[in-house]
Amino acid sequence: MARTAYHHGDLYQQAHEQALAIVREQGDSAISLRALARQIGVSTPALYRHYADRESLLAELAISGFQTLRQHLLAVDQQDSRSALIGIGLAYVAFAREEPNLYRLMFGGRVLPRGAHPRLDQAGLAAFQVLEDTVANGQQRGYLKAAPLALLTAAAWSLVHGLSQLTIDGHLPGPDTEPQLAAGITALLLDGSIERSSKEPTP
Amino acid sequence: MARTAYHHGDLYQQAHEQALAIVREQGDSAISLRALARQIGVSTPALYRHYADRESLLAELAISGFQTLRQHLLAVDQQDSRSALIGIGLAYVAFAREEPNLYRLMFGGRVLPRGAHPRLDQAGLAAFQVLEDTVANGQQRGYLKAAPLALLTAAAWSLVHGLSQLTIDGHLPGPDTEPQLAAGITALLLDGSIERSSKEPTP
DNA sequence: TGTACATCAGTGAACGCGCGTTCACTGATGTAC
DNA sequence: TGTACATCAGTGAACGCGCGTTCACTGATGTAC
Repeated sequence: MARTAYHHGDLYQQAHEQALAIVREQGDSAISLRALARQIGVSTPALYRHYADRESLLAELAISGFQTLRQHLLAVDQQDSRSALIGIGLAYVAFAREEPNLYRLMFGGRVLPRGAHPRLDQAGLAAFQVLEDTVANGQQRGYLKAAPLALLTAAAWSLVHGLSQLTIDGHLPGPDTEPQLAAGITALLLDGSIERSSKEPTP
Repeated sequence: MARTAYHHGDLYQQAHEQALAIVREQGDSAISLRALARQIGVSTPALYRHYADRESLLAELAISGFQTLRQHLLAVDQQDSRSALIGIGLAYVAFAREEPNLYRLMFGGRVLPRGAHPRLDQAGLAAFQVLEDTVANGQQRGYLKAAPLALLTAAAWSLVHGLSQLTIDGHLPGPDTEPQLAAGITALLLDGSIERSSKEPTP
């Protein structure tokens, strides 16, 4: 409405939001600065006032994605170690299912390589940190094994990340069985997969 | 040498190999039919004699990737359940590390969506089948828990897939600690992560 | 063995497209005196 | 309060690019009689 051609002062925000919407719906490869500017109703070069280039824009989207993910993970109740760990797993996978295209951008690897965007790396670490803290907590309380923290954390992260990827790429059963699956799998990592009921395994 | 302009009969193979080399070095987004044809020394439309379109070419590459992965998994010694499972995990992650770009193409999700290329889906399933068989084996021998096969398999697959992704995207420590990491993580899934201090906890 | 003919695997040219980015610029805003 | 001026955030035009795909075609090969 009150949008003046010049200095509407909101272009950064607006570009961010529009771009996010496009990524959500069509994935990061659908982002084009020209189309984006067209959609907003501004000339293409105007975007360069706010973003160094296309990749920087994508990096910003990924950053906000990591921030959201982090918030979701922080919201998990930490009272009980076991349910905290399972809760983290569920929250993580739920995020991926809600935002598959954003998730792919965040962890795509090719599009936004590590090291190119320091703030992005940092945002990723901050989200990861929540998981690591939860694991460390579980160790301190004596719930988790005294294995190296890095090992336990890597295991937990690999599990939820792999499950997320497989889920959003449709490699796993139906979306219906999903929630139980995530909980069941996380529980497996905690309890182990081998039969420990008897002394000697049945042949 | 003996390559005649017309009917050199090898164009399918040659295109496949060249394209594979490009994907290996620069990732799937670097594949362009024009550039590919130029590199081979043939006109672009000639490629359309052998591949319906760009995506079909990529699908073929992914298919051969899955076949290779399957071979690697089949090569794992199945004598002992525990070491078979750990071996599968190691082989899987090793493949991803050797062929990061091909791996990304195979599991990218966006580029080659499930359902679009039946032979690709089939090749993926065939590779997955080896993992599932190994798990089923472990259950039959009484080594693994009697949990639903789908659950155990999904857990194992998620773990190795996640670890692979995180590794090739540089989210995990150094590449040096890698092999032990994969073995350690797989072992965690088998043995569990919680402290079973019931009798004698080791601090 | 020779020849007519169908088929196959290439070719060159063109269609139509959109892209990222840079340039020299202009209109709007904020600030110091 | 009014004005000169610096700064900021836009603009239009252009550079230079490569792409996927289709078309009507031609040269090479294989096959039946």
